[in-house]
Amino acid sequence: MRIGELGKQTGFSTETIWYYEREGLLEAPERGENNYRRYAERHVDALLFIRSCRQLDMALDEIRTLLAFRNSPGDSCGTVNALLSEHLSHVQNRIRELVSLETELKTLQARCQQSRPIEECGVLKGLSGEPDRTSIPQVSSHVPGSHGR
Amino acid sequence: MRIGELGKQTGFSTETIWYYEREGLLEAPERGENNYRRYAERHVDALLFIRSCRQLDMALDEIRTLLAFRNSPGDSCGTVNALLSEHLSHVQNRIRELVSLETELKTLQARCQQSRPIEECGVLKGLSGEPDRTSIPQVSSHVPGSHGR
DNA sequence: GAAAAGGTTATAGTTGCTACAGGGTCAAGC
DNA sequence: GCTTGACCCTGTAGCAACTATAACCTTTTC
Repeated sequence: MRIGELGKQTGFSTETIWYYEREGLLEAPERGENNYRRYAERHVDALLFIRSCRQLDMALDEIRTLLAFRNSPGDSCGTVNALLSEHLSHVQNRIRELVSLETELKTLQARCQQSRPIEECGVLKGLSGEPDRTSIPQVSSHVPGSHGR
Repeated sequence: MRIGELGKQTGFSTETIWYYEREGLLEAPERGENNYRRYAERHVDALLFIRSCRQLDMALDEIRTLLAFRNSPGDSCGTVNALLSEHLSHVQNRIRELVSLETELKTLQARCQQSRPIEECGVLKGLSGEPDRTSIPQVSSHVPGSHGR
């Protein structure tokens, strides 16, 4: 099948499929005489696997590792489990951080009396470091913020 | 004061301060005759404000908006409050998504019996779409994943 | 006077794509 | 036969928020 069809079956755009091939996540398929890529069923399988992983928010690096394990039968699966555990703890850390942020934001919000002149805005004062503010947590280094996707 | 000292007082690297200046978040200071930047107290204030905002995980764009409000006295602060509310709901959405991910990951993990050959790994099977798997949630478009900072 | 510490600019890398530009191929309709 | 449109190809640039590097200049310290 051609790349458009593969995209339809797996829910990826053609651009993303090209990208995964460049990144070594998806095996490069053979080409027709027109230089078009011709994909087989194993490519569908691989992409569906990748999709499951991405939906679990795994990094492409982690997925690369898992794909390698999938292709090396005979190995034991302890490492797979370890990777999963580590990923889970990333997610749990990020949840803790965000919940803490949520509290901070609510506290800050409580300081704003709608429609006062800007000079008296409790929110801006809070952000400028004036009291009435408890400690602000450090956002840790591994897990990203609330924007960007 | 020079850039290194400003960095120490505010907790930013010199590179980040240069970056904020390029991005228009921090006013460009005057230069000494050696072309070194010379910062005043208002630069410290601005950076501490930015730091509070970043610790609350606000995007630079949001911070730019807040800085503009800070410099336009006379305005009312309803917009500031709206910005904060929207940011809070981003954070809350992301928390919901991550909690849902956490559940999925735990389910998947429960399928792995340590140290079986890779062919029988429940985790890899789960990711390949074999049953014993409940629906996987779509990670929404606004809030980033568990990696990257 | 030499070395270390700090400053300057410009540019490239990070992640996971997305969006071009500028071309080639193919099937259908006139 | 010719055009239109859908699809494919490669290569490159952009996003966010930095971080890192190169290559050079100034200041401080020994």
